[in-house]
Amino acid sequence: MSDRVKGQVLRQSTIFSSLDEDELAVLGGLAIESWFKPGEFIFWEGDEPDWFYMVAAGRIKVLKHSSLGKEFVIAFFGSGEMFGEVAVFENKPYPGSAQAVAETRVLGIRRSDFRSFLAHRPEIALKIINILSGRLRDAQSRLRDLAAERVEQRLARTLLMLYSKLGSTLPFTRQEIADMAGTTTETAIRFMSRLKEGGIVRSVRGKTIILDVSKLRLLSEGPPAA
Amino acid sequence: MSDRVKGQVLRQSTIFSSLDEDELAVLGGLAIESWFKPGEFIFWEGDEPDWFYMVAAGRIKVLKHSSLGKEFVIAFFGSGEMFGEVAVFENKPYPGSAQAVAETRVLGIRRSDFRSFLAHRPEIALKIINILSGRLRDAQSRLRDLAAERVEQRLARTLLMLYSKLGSTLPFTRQEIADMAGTTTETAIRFMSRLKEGGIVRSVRGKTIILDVSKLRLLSEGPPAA
DNA sequence: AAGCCACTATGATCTGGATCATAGTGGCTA
DNA sequence: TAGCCACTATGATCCAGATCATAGTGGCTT
Repeated sequence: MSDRVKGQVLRQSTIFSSLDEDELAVLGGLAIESWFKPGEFIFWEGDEPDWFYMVAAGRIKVLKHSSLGKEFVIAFFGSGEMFGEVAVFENKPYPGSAQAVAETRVLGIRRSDFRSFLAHRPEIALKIINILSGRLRDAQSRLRDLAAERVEQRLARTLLMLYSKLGSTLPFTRQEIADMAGTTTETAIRFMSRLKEGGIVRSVRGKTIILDVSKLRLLSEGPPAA
Repeated sequence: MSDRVKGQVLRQSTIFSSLDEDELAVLGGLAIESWFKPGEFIFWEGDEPDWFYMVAAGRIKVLKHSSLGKEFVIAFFGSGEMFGEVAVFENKPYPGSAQAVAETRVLGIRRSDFRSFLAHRPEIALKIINILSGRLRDAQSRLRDLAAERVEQRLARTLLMLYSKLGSTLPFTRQEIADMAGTTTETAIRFMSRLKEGGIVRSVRGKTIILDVSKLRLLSEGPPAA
């Protein structure tokens, strides 16, 4: 893959869309491409933060393990989204592991290269501040949800969040949805079954199609109109 | 309070420590000071993000309410720490409410002023990226904890986090600790009583003194060596 | 076309921690 | 100096959701 082509990939991201052709080519020149099969890890929690990553194609998840070994999914990222950035900016070990969930191509930029690139491109720094702010906002909402809302609402909100990001067809298994909502697979299945009965979603193996967003929104807000 | 004095206050913060006297005075000139008594709100969740804030003296907490009205504490902030920044950078309503927990003095800078100041001070932007990264990292750890660890460990970790930030004397009631750990006051009290029995903490009304950090660390990591 | 495995499904039981109740106590206000 | 209120304390009960168990099913591999 040429530097220019890598530049084009980078352009599709939120962060770098404002760069011109030449700058993109420079950045592309710093980027190294790699492929991962489903299940393979890009990095592990605790690794040294040598690389800043962006998904070029496919999908990855960032996860953390609990002391009992249970997996919790921080987030899924698709094309054009960066990950591993927290570690790079802080220069501390990655706080979570990144695992491909599909055939995935990622671009990696060395930490030092990326930081010096950033240093003389203030508008990129501002974009990054924006993205981090958004992620922090999300994380804080989820914190509140995990601490104070019941499973039903957490699941409903998880689906809504995915809906607003990906549209009505969600390529996730119940297990993955459960891991995002912080519950068990069984509970997620039971909940989804009820949604199906209520005509709120339709589903095929590994996929969920949202049919009625407004009903879902109701569920996410309060006790089910008891 | 003069602009220069306000500048001195700002200098004590992590973000602005690198600015020189004159720049600090400029920034000080943009800042407006206000006072809050314990319990008073600086802003409410949902308010327009007109101000960027920094604590000059005292302490505030940022909290969110659940759909049932329960309060969850996102974080406490003391002198030199910024808050409300997520809203300012994203230009979306504040995602949480900010409430003074002590007699508190804050400096506020108008959103537009702060953003234009930032635009031509890239090194400040990088500092902010650092702080946001740190907060995101914390939030993600807490997410994992809330989703997958039991209350005991969450409480132990909450105490450790406060310890690393504030030292061994923690000026919080059990209720406040419970709200941070995402549990109830009763559960926090029971847990703290056991810590007292074990000689791990000492406590007086509204305060907790940590005596044995390493035992606390053990508790935070696994089941209590059953 | 057999067999396997990941995914979906559903019932039965168990339990951590919330909830409810009641009370002691120290500091602050009137 | 009385009395109130926020905080600490502890016992009793309850329940949402985890855990355990068992099974059906569709797609992919060999």
